[in-house]
Amino acid sequence: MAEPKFNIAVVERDTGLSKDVLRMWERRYGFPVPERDGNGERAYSAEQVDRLRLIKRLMDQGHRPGKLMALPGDALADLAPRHGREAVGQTDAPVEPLDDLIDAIRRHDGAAYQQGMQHRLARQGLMRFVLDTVAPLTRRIGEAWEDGSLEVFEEHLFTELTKRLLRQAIAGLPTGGGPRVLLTSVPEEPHMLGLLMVETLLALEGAECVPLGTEMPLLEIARAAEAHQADIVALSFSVAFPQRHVTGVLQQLRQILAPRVDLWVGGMGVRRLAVAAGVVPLPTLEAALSALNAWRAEHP
Amino acid sequence: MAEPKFNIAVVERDTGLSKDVLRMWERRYGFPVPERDGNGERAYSAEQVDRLRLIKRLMDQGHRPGKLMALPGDALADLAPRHGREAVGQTDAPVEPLDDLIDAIRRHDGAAYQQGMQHRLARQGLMRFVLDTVAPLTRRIGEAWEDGSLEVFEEHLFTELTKRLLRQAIAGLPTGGGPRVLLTSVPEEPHMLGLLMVETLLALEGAECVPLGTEMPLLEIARAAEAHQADIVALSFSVAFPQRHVTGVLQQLRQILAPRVDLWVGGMGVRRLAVAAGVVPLPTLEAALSALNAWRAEHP
DNA sequence: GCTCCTGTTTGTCCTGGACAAAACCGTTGT
DNA sequence: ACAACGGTTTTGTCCAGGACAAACAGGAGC
Repeated sequence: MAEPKFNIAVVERDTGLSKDVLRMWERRYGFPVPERDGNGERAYSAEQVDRLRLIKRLMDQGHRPGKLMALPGDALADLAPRHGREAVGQTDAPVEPLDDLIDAIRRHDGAAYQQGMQHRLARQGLMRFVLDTVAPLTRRIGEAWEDGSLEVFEEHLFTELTKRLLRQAIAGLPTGGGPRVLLTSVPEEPHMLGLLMVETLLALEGAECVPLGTEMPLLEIARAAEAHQADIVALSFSVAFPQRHVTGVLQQLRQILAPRVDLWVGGMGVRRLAVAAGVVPLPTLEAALSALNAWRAEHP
Repeated sequence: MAEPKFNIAVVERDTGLSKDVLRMWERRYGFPVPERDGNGERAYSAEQVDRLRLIKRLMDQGHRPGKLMALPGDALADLAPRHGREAVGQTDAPVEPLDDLIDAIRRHDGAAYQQGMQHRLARQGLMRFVLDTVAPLTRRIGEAWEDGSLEVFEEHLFTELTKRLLRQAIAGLPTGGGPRVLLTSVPEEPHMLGLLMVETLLALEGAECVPLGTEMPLLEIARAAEAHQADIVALSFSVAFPQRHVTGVLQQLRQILAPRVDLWVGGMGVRRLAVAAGVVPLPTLEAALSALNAWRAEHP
């Protein structure tokens, strides 16, 4: 049986590398050079797709394609950074408090993960749970993802289960009267966890949150802010969002958004962002709480 | 101040029309013809983007681009189908049971919507709630979306709030031992509601559901099925998913998936699908329950 | 009515060229 | 030593125009 082949559109979807980039790499670096099907169209092998995904991951960590392509076959895997386990104890038991949760994910044991999280939530209370468990855990998962020690579907399972937990927690909160905050993300940014964490904190502090899900076209964000009479629009950018696009997107949104509406921007994707005019950066979750207090001080 | 302009990449993101299509339409039909910026690159106006979104919507309903482009400026809006309110009563009160919920969404009153849904859930029980409230409501929202009477952000709000409700309901269920079902969708298919409805029903019947979120690369779906020892992989395709791609995707997935794993496929996007070998179609939610029973009969 | 066939429509892929923005790097000045 | 600066290389994205297969529409024949 012939091996399965993937055409360029499928590879674009599965790797996140645009058709233009795939063709350009082939032209420039000589990789990947796919076979051609009967119509002369590119037909990538599963192996090539896997390698492209690895390259994409390394690039997201700052490596440059020109260097990566020059490397021989198996040298790539060694480039992944090594985060975890700085100090490995003498015991097999979890040395760090979050390890039990990560282990549950690695074992694909959703039930154990949920149970562990529920336990923590009950013990810590919602605010500390978000700040001390969900946020660091998300970071750890992100690191594991970066160094390739976590499969895509393991990360998906983590994300899905964690989203459920947070949404459930939010549902139990009373809806206050503070500023009305519209939470969403821009197209091409599907990550929801950061938004949910912020929403939890803001809702806990009595703000009125309007969750609009992810990937709202910019024009729609402006319309929604109008329709909901929002005081604040809060966006989240993950590390995966191409840095070079953030500024442009924000400028454009600021331009079409009513001036009276605050624009808050957080997430790992904007950590070291040159602050544009009229945009409030939220480098950490705590900053969101400060920003809320500041807003309230200015709007008595 | 100059009007905001959008480059071709932004338009692709916001409309879902590929760069190739945008350029081809310009070549063939003479619309849209954007201005050019200083570098000779296309710069679309907000007006053009809106019109493109309208055209995209009409095409998803079966209209053909050649015809649409030939129409003059404002004739397009009249093409939208008119679903709702076949028999308008003499009263202003909701004539159909679901109207109060839809009205709440239209008023952007999330709290009222959630309250109404909770009420129904309590009264109907989870299974009937899914079958008699969530499913028809989703359909009604879809129709409103098609005929353009619902804004994008209104649909997003509905989706987000409904997802929360269902996830909350699922969380309360005991996790049974029946077949292990892996629920997800393929890349380019971000819609989650259908999956959640199926998951609710299957979980109610005691199946062990593994929710992996949306947009899993095909190779990863196969890996996840392996790692989780899944008996069944269930996919969902919305109407928005291009029909002509469904068959190819399913063939490819079937090819890389272990033969012992069932492949179930549901959603509005596969309503009239020529059934491929080794793929179980689920044209309705009820069919999912039947399929579960059939599976159990075959695996004593 | 139905099926089969043919011409048209439509989306996607191809090549190869151009260029701007970002990243890098060596130099100079403090 | 280090910071600022300017030139060079790298990299992604855009463009034009050509080709073609798959989907569709519509008519001829049964």
